[in-house]
Amino acid sequence: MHFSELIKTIKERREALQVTQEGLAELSGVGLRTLKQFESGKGNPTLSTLHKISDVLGMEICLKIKNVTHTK
Amino acid sequence: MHFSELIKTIKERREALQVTQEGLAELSGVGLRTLKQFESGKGNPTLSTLHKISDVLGMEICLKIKNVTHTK
DNA sequence: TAAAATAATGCACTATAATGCACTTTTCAG
DNA sequence: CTGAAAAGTGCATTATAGTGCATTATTTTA
Repeated sequence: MHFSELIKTIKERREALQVTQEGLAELSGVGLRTLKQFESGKGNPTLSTLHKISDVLGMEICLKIKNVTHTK
Repeated sequence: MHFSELIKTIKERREALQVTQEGLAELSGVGLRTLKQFESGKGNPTLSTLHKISDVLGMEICLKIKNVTHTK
């Protein structure tokens, strides 16, 4: 999952849950500025920050083996 | 996936591939000190750092919706 | 389309991740 | 055991993430 996809996923999930950036910031304990930077594609969040955000959105970070075969 | 699980996954994958921390550090472009800190459970890596590491190990970071039901 | 709500951005400061180096500890083959 | 390789840690420095505040731009809605 590319960085931009991660962002997109988070953003879409937030919107699907009808939460504003401000709301998510408060719920997750992440600074609003930080969240904005993240969602606007700037910045390079720490795992902790990403975790706080995903957590509130009911999501979790995982690692999976990349699919090397061209099964598309 | 908890933080410790992420670490465990990375570490096991690295060992499965028979790469040393030093080797992985070089291949990924992440400082050895950083990698050591990460694997020893200290530190809070940036997404960029985690990405570089997972990438070399043939893994990718992803976000998935948490399973809320108690299906254990 | 004006007002209100939401999102983006510049500035400045603090906290901490990333890093190298030297040294200690642990692991493991012989 | 013993020595060498691999892993972990303390210290110091640099780079940058996290943050708040004020301001501007966008989007939404009445």
